[in-house]
Amino acid sequence: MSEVERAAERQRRGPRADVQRNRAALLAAAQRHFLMSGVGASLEAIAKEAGVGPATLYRHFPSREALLAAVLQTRADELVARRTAIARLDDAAEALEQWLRAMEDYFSAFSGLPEPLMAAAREHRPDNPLTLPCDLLITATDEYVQSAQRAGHVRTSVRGYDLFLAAVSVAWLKGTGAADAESLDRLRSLLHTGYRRRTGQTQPAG
Amino acid sequence: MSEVERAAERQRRGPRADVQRNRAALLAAAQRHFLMSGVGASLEAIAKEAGVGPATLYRHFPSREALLAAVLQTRADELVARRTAIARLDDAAEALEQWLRAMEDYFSAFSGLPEPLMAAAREHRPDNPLTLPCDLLITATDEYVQSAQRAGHVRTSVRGYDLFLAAVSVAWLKGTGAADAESLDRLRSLLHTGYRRRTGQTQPAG
DNA sequence: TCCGTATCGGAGGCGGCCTCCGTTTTTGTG
DNA sequence: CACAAAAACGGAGGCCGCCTCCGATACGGA
Repeated sequence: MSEVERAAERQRRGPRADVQRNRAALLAAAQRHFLMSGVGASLEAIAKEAGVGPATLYRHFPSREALLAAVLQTRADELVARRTAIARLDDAAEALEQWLRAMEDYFSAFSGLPEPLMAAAREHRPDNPLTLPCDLLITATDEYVQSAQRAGHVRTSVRGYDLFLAAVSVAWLKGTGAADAESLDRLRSLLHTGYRRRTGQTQPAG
Repeated sequence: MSEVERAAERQRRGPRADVQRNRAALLAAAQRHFLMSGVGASLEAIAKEAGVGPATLYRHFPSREALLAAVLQTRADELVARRTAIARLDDAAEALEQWLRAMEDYFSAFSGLPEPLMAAAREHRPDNPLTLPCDLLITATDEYVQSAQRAGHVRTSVRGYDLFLAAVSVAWLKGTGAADAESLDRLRSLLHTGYRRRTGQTQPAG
């Protein structure tokens, strides 16, 4: 069998059986631990729960960010579902608002998630596995913002990146647990009032 | 010399000379390291730079939060100075705005500072040394908010705690380094527009 | 100068991160 | 089915930071 044929064979069959098993076990264990203890969960504990040694975890996921990105990938389906629901909306302002909430929920998946996300957004280096999902979200936000701006619902000074940052910040705040649901709602309302383009009429004061 | 007299003597002279020396050295080293590496700086490195053993650091400051609170205490003077400057202002809205900026700068003193602050605000237990400064800031914010509300400049649905949380969030965002100065300004502007009570006239759109 | 006492600081246990390298599992072949 | 090459595994171990004993030390009063 030639080199080429062997490569094709491997592609068809996929990775070795134990590799698939271990990867799945690691992802499941990681999700559980991230949910329980936040993104700072002990990697050794995750490996132990998955029934593998530490080295196997690091071979599959060279860094905490890589593992985090892989776990988040499994959660992206939910975000896609919400995007299709949003796509059915007529109102661009409503679409933007729902998208911001969807992102906020996504960022709140695990406590402490905003930190590594912002690190990825700052470094902006492709070797950080979180950079790609981060960029996708920023781009999507910008599209919603521009669409709402064309419809005259959002002030033109606002950038998509600004609202992305705002959503991450609110998610961070939620993750700290120091804000009750009402405070969070008021904060979102503050932001909403801020980015919305003002219409002529006066809203009820207070 | 009686027990009582000896106690009075100690109060007059203050703590032992080495205690004072070590405490000062620890605070100086801690400030340097917190500035360089954020609030997660290695406590052992701080102790080493201060020329003391780890045990001495822990005797003086039983927890990272205690050390942090002590270092912040030395920074509180700056905040007090800004409060007196603010007190000279006539406009309650301007006073609130400047106060929010003063808090944001205070929270930005060290990278990662918002985290333990919010932990203190959440737990709200007096054994956390950060609870007291946190509560003072919240109370002060509420006073500024109520004053601005009485003057009709701020929506009555807004709580001081909400704006405290907003200031911490912006400081957190600044600390991540993912937001440039312009984005931060736009975000502050969003929040400002949000909490400000609307007047009748329409502002320039965009 | 000496003593009692408060304070000091190094040694060491623990847990998490990460890597080397001998061992095992898988896969494809004869 | 047995075998061999290749791929993957996992435990041991080095490193570092956190935190705590406890013998050694420095301070302050007499």
